[in-house]
Amino acid sequence: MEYRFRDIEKKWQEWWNENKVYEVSNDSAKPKYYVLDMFPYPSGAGLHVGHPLGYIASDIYARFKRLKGFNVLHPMGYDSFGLPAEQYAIEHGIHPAESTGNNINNFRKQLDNVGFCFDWSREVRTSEPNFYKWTQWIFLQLFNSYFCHTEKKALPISKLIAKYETRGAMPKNGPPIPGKHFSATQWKGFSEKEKSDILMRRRLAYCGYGEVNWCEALGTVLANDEVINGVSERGGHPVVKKTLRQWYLRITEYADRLLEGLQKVDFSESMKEMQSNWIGKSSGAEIDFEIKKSPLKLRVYTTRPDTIFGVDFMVIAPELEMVNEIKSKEQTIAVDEYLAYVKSRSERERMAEKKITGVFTGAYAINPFNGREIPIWISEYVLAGYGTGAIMAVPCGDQRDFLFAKHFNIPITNIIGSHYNGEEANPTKDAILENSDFINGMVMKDAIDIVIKNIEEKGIGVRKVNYKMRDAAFSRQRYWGEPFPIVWKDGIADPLNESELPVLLPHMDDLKPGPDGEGPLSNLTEWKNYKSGTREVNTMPGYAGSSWYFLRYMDPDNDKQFCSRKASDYWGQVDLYIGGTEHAVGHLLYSRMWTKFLFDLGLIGHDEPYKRLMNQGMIQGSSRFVYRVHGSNKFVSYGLKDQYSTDQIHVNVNIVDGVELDTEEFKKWKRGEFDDAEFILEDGKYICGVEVEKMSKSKFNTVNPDDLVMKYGADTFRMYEMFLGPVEMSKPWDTKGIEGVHRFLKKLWRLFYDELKGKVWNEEKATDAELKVLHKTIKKIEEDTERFSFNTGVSTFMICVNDLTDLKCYKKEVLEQLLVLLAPYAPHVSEELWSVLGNSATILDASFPKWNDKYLKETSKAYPVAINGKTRTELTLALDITQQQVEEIVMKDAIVTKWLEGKQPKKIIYVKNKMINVVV
RNA sequence: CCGGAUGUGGUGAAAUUGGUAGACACGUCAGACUUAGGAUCUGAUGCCGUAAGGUGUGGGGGUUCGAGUCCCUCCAUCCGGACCA
Repeated sequence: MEYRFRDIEKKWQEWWNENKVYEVSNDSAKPKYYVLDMFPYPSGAGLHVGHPLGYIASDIYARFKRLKGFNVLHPMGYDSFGLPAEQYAIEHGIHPAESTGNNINNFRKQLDNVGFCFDWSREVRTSEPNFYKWTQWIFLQLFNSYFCHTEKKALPISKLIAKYETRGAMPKNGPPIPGKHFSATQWKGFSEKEKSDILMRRRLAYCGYGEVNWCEALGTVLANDEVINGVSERGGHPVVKKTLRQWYLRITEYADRLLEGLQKVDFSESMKEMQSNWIGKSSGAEIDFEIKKSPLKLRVYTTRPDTIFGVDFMVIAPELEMVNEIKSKEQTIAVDEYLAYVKSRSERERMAEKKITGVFTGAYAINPFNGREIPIWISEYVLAGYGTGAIMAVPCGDQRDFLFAKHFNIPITNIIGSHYNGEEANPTKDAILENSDFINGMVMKDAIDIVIKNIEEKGIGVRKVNYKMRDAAFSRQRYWGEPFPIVWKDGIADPLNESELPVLLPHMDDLKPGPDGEGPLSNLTEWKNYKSGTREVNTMPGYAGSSWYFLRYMDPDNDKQFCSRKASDYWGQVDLYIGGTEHAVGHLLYSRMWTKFLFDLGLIGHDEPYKRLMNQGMIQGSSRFVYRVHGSNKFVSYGLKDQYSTDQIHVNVNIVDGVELDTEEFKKWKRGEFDDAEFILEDGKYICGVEVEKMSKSKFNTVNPDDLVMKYGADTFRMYEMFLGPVEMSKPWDTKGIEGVHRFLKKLWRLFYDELKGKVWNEEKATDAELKVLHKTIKKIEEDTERFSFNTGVSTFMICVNDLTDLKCYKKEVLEQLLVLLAPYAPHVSEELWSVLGNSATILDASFPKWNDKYLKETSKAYPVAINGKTRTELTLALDITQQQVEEIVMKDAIVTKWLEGKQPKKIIYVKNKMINVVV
């Protein structure tokens, strides 16, 4: 009987399905464990071999934990709202709901092929009304909440209103600023619109005007993390700044807690680094400078107040309005010309070519400590959106300031003595200050605090923390997303009641944009007019649903709540989250914020969503090329291509064996085009060129898992993906080698059945040698699986099966336990053989065997001795030997005595690998 | 430029606290059984050398009886952020 993997896999997948073996209960005496994959966006391209890598890893771990006695939640779903489906609809005329549905069916079929243990009864789709009802509901909670700075948490907006009604909003000290501060009486006198505008300034989901990343080609705004080098992440279209009315999430209020939270989660260093860079916390001071002959003050932000005496000029961002008020008569023309120039430059140009540009305004700021007059310049290298949009330039300490000073011949003051060489700036904090008045002789880092205290006392500045992170743009001018549960009346955003949810996404056939950059929904007049107002016509961005989906899996059918407190208390944090690094600053930050917010409202009991995060590496494609001679249908082999003038053409990797092209298949490929191709061979072969690239259909380097599953079976495919190397590592795909894993499974099969003899497994008692092999394997597999070293895990199985084959061990006692170990890695074949051995219940509920030390101990063995690490001999020592016994045996040994030539050894080191080192 | 990660055979890679480097697999070579084999099995396989032996984890230096592993320094590759004051 041979290993008929196709029949076996089909049989067990059906059986598991019928018997609902993967359904998990929220009620169990077992401890819980939550294993989560980043749910996929169901694209039309289907899965390639890179996608299931993380899923297989999590599947193995989930099954392993189940065998270990945990109640394991391992769900899957689809992030089914988003831009590409809509783009596809516009280009091909297929409604997003339809194409998304098709894609999901296709994904599901492909996933099922691999034999995952997902509990599909808990599947979520972000585009389903019973899901997005709760996305809208959470949005309303965000809208109806504000961030309290004293309690450092979100509170209901009603508390803020109550505060305004009793105490107003007055400054802690100093006079109230009109437009910002008001008394309770004033509050009561405000119109509804005024009140609404004031509250909007504190809501966690708010509507405001702001510079947004506008992508003309996509017809929508993008969040900062969706823009890469001035072009859109999806599609690579140019992105420009544009002022629009937008919804935002006030994620900046959570900046500190998002940063602190990183300390208590198990993420990789680089992941934490990426997130904290994105948040970009810096601390320093804001300092006011008087402006000569002007009532205005110039406020700058600096992280280095200690360099205050090294300030040689000021630079303000061209966008700041004060530019026009401070420019001198003489400089007016120059300034206006410069402003026009800046306006003409796109964001992209500014990013791409970093020219040193700027102009003197003619105005001077006064150094508050020594009265020095400092020229004020404007330059595009200072960003209006960060800090105060103005800086104090210290050319001896900051390279950009230095280059600017050199370019415009501004004299440079040196405050750091020999640390500054005149060639480049030195940003050290360890120099001793010179030319610095009252802080002369101090170490720079100590001076920072002293200067801040000083300016605070003088009332000319404050200590200040800044973040690079901006509030997240939360609206899109698109169709295929969650509608907002908001109705506008007289300029006031009115939230809908819970009973009015979900706001269903109305069906539309024509998805052309509405007027004035609004989304397609704007064209639906009937839908838009609602309750004597108009609905918000933007939709939520792709990350809305994914910010909380992991909670919905816990309680997917609840129609009263997004997730009951009982369910979220039971499952708690995601114990293990697996996904790619590409979500480092988007999804991962947003979902962390939503979790903290829901925690603040007491709706869940934990404030970090993920306990441990694993990043799977990207599987790249290994592309193959053929070289066509110009103007002909001749193809020249790689080694000879330099003798001709050729075009490099991607060729389907599936018709190339290693680097050798199957020329007959090539002729058939792309019917018509290469039918009469001729080949110039080397050594009778056509050799292809090789390059590692991103896996993509257009490069013909994708490998479809379905083909491999068809050819070798799901178990082989699963194990091979793991065998490739560590899960976290990126690597190019190479199908060569899958045979080795397949051979292993066939070898395993032969421990049960022989092709000629039939059944070979028996119920004889296992010998110590056989048990030793088994227990070594149990121990190793447990360790490998626990520390996510699935590649060595696969190797461990191979070694075990090789050993058992050598021992001719066909004993049930041994094989049965081996199958349980193997079940997470190769579930189908394990299940089959498990039943062959006469077990009725599924192997899924077996329990992971325990290894016994007794079988791992060596009885006696020869151990090497090294003298001064040079020469070696072997001694036979018993196990559990004491240091003294070792020394005695070593000293009695003839060879050792001969080496020592009568000298006494300084020390005898007996180490754990049983090696003995004698030092003379 | 800054930050993070990674450098080990022809290839993918092991080596958990410093302890016989290269497990396991691919590939290659030789052999067995075969009408045949791109099936199966057995053996060999880091490099130099017929051999004894030497040498070897990106380069250089250090700590140690002992370093792939720890420290310093340089180089290369990959990823991320880059005018953030």
